Amino acid sequence: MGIVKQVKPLIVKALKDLYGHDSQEADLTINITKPEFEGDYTLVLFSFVKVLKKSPEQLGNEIGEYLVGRHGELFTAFNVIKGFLNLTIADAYWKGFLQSAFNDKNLGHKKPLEKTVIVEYSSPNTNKPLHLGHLRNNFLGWSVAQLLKTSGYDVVKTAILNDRGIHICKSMVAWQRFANGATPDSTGIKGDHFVGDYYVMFGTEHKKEMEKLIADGMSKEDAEKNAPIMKAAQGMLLDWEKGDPEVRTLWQKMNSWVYEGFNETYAKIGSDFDKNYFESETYLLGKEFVEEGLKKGVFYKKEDGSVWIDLTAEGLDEKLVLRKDGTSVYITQDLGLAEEKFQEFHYDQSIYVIADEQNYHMKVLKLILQKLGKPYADGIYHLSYGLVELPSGRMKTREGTVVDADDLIEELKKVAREKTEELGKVKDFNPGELNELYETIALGALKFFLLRVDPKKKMVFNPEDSIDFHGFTGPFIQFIHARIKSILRKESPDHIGGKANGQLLPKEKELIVLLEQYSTIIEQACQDHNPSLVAIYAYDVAKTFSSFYTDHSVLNAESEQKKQLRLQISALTGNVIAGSMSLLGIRVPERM
RNA sequence: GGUCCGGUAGCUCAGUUGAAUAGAGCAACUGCCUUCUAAGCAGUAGGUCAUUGGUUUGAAUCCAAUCCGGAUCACCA
Repeated sequence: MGIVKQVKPLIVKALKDLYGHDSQEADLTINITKPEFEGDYTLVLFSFVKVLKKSPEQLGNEIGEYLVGRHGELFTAFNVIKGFLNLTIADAYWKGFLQSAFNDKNLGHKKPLEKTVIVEYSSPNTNKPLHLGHLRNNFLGWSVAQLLKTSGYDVVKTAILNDRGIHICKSMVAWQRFANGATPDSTGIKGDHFVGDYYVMFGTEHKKEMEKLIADGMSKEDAEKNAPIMKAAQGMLLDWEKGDPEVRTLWQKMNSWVYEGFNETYAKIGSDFDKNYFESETYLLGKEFVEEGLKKGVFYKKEDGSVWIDLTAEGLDEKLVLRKDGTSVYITQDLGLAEEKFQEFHYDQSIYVIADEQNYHMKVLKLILQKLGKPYADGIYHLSYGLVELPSGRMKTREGTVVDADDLIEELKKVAREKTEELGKVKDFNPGELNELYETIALGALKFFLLRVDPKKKMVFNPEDSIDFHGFTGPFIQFIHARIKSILRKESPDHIGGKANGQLLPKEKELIVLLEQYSTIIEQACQDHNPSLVAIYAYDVAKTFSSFYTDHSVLNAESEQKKQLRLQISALTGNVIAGSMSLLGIRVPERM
């Protein structure tokens, strides 16, 4: 339990004992004490001034006296400045924490809660390779799942593969026309890129045909629909829906190429799923909801046969749930999939990692399920994240500004290699070890870059900044980890753990205070579904250690006791960094 | 037009359940490698927290209005 959580009830009791005042822990504002003042944690007094009719100085002094007097083992000193009561926590507490934590392999992990959470993420279309936007989605989903697991939830990671529809038909038509039977094997092109190339070819050809039609006097809109290649794609979609064997075979073949490519990329970035759903298998789901909704009077039918829900009372619009031809729309499928997932996993919470473009859609989904009285409706949570933009604005397929995931990772690996060779610190590594290191650094840089920003906010990806390995980056944190390991390697493990007496120096204490917050940070990040809190924290820890160990030698400490203390601090820092980074899906090297 | 989200240093971002003099990194400038790895450390400089008004002992944070940017409101997914 964090120190702040221990302190709060004591202050609540102090207010009761001293003034007969009833308060809640939530009423207390306790912050870390600013470095320019003496103390570790600070109670803000202003809110009690009016109720208790005392000056802040008087309040601070009385509460401070009470705490130091009654709980001297925890509080050793206090001071009051303006409306702030600065409390000094006993060195014994910090050292006790250090002693119990530095070798704890389970630090930050919680006991099982016996609650199931589904995290759906990634969810790509199967007509082109993964890009930078997918990476943010994947890293976020994976990390949130990891945070939930650590916090004691049973987590099921799922993806929905959008494997049917006009987009894949476009790639298929283009392949028929232009490929001459070429395959990923025959060309040596990775499967998802291979299929994506035909998607691009479709676009190029489509544009050509449109221009011709427009030159012949057709309007742009009509030309778009009437271009022969577009008609072919639409025809193919109909054939697919009819189950035409030839189309289905081609469809299966091209999708299998894509999956092969995806799997390679997923393996590289460490994304994994417990269960894949395929849109081709779920797109007909949800129709029973239409009947149910009509019966319950939640939906209504228009004279043309289409079915709607009126959400105007909720400040939204009227929303179609079934077309007049009886086919279902996107939202209908999602209703069905939510039900399907519930039947299979009986989840307490179902998290959807989807970009904020779909805020409205997700709001509607949850609302409809609530109106239908589904028991799992309240557990639906949209983890909405902002798009990744380039300095020039949004990535656009048509303008060729999409940053490809595989290319980006390769580029980062190259930079990692160049930088590593330049520094020449791991000349004794064999080629396999080197490759692993480059991958660790490259992915560390990329994941950290994408996860350090609050998911809700859209972010800008500047290729030059993002390739930086200095400062607030993954590689910096990895470097500090390697440094710590290097120090610890020079001392045999059973020589760490001796008594660490003596007064804590400011930088020693600063680090321990920070390390002590680890569990609290994880809790917060899990609750907020926000890995950036962990990323910022990991950096803070690394930076603080960096400053600490340049000032104070660990192995050549002033005394054996100091050496023990610092070895323990180093071990704990290493564990906390490794633990934090693993929550982000980032590996940390022993050397770099 | 309705709804929602955002605007903090030149750039990228923290800080937004109200609290002390608004913080990092990058870029710029100064120092520091014979001592645990310089992917580092220490420091300098850089701010009308979009604007205006309000609430409050106290506002980047809450409220209102305005300006700017984005998303969304399809018988698309």
